Amino acid sequence: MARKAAAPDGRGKTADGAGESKSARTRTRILDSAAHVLSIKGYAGMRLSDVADHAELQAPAIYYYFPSREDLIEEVMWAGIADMRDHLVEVLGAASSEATPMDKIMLGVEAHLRHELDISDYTTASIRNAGQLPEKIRKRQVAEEARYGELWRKLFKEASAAGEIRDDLDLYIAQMLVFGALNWTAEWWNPRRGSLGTVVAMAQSFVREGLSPS
Amino acid sequence: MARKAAAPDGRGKTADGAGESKSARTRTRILDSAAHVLSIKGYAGMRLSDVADHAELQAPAIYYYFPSREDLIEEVMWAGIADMRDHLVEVLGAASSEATPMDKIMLGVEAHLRHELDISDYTTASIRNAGQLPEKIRKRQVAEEARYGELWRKLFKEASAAGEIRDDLDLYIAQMLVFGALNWTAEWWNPRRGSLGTVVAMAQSFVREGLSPS
DNA sequence: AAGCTTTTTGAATGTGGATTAACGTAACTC
DNA sequence: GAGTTACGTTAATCCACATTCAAAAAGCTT
Repeated sequence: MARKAAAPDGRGKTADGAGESKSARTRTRILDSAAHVLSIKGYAGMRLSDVADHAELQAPAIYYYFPSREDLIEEVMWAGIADMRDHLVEVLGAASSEATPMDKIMLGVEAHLRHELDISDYTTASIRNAGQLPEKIRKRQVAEEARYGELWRKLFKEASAAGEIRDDLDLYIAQMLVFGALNWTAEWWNPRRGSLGTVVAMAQSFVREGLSPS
Repeated sequence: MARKAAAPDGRGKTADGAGESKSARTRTRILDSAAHVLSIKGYAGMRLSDVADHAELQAPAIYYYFPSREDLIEEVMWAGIADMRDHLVEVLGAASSEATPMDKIMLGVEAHLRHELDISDYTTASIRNAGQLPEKIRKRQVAEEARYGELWRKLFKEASAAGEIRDDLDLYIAQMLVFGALNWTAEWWNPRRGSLGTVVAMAQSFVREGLSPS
């Protein structure tokens, strides 16, 4: 639910020797709360008072850490995808050197799903609100999305070159269809109705082979 | 972009002999506009004034046709899926009697995509806002979604029984993954960057066979 | 064209919610 | 422990809407 490291930003001068300055922790708490509310209520529906409640402080206190509601939202949306990308990079970096491109895509599917469903409200917020942001906020979001997409595009290209993706598929469209299948899980998956592992396995299988028996 | 027939409702007493009473047409215009704005701005972001602008009238006029903003939204959200379902029923009804269950699923994929991308802002509105509705509105929406899902579940069951879907796939999860791939297209597809026909073909191919060459 | 109903409007009304201002209190420094 | 800075709080302020109201237009009907 929470991010790992918050951007130091500039607040909280106190050079924290050990863990995290209290200030930084509060900032993170606000960010986490915003992500949570955003993922449920959507961009326009997010009330600063909801965020404040969830973060256990008063709404005006938010202004001590963020210049405006928009800035807060922008950071959430941006962090959502950035974290996702970091996660994927990490997973791919740890992959065995004998992994084929398709193996890597499967790892990507797992990384994407686990991050989306297990780790982060941020990602859910990013995904759900992708469509309805005002221009200003959208920009950075789009840029970050592009970086993430780029990573995948590379995976797809390699897989295609290795003959592990059918030639008749348009790579861009195929990639977007995969993203759709993955992103949509946030809308229907319920931890109580089935394990995350199962969903991951099914998604991998589906992405690779579709519905038909080979 | 527009629906075919508006619910007669009660307004517009004039027993229209020929086409459509003017009243009914205005009502539809408002509904269409609401769907449009809703699909872009989201539930909480939809301003009655935006709807009014788009429908070329003043905001208060909306109240002549709908008791409240919420009622208007509810009707849009409901109609989105209902129309989709009607469309699918129609397509399946017209299918050749020798169509296998998998053929029918392919028809469903096409129907879903064409309706979503070509015909209706309603569907986009329903899809995009599915997650962020308040309880009241949600209910009817969920019910309608269930009816639509039911139709698909039947298709999947038949296909599975006919051995056209791999046994190792959980049917519910598989269905949701397919929905995801299809629903998400509204987020990325751009008519100017590729034909609808191509997307349909790719989606069918992907759903059936996944990425891997058989 | 007077008298009815349907439709639309422009000017209130009222409220929710972001943002700001002014004021504490804790915490750290010397 | 006086002074300074960091962090929050409560009480305004201010504006953007949804909704209501009273009255004007448009349309019919005879």
